[in-house]
Amino acid sequence: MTTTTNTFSSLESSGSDHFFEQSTDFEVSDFFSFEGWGNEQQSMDFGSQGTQNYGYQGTEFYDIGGSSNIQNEGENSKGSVRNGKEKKERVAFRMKSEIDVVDDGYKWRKYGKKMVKNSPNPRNYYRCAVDSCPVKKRVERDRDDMKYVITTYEGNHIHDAPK
DNA sequence: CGACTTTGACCAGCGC
DNA sequence: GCGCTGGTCAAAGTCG
Repeated sequence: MTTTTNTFSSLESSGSDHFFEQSTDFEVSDFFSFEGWGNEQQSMDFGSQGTQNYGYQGTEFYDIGGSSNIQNEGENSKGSVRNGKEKKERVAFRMKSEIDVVDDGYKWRKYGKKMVKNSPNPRNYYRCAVDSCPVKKRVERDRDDMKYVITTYEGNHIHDAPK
């Protein structure tokens, strides 16, 4: 990897602990570096070994743990904002990628796939393969631009990255 | 042979 | 109350 020991320290805008916290060696840093998170400018810079063929760039970041919502374009989806309910931590990434699942250093086990109304593309559901780790992950292609992949993480890892 | 993926069914929440 | 939608389960299939 090149330059990247990222600190995800600015991800905690939803108030609770963010699951990247103890992962200073988080392996996603093989692919990305993050700069200026939590400021108004949320920029990522991709590109090092392993993914150069996929051209990660122009990635956007959404914090949907709070009030914002990744799916504001399709407001008829009911699962969007649930007020009054306990909110889990959710962080979504939108990245330009030809592959659906970006190896972020954790091991994921797929447990479901679903066609969603707002998108012509299926949504895939993954769970952390580590026993009793509650983290889930949702992966779907951007409806407007199929070159982009939206990955939503939910929950906190109870362990370090296995790799 | 074990681990993981696939896929349809099932369930619960929400809007009408 | 009903129907729609998203999320999860679990059996069967596939791969290494």
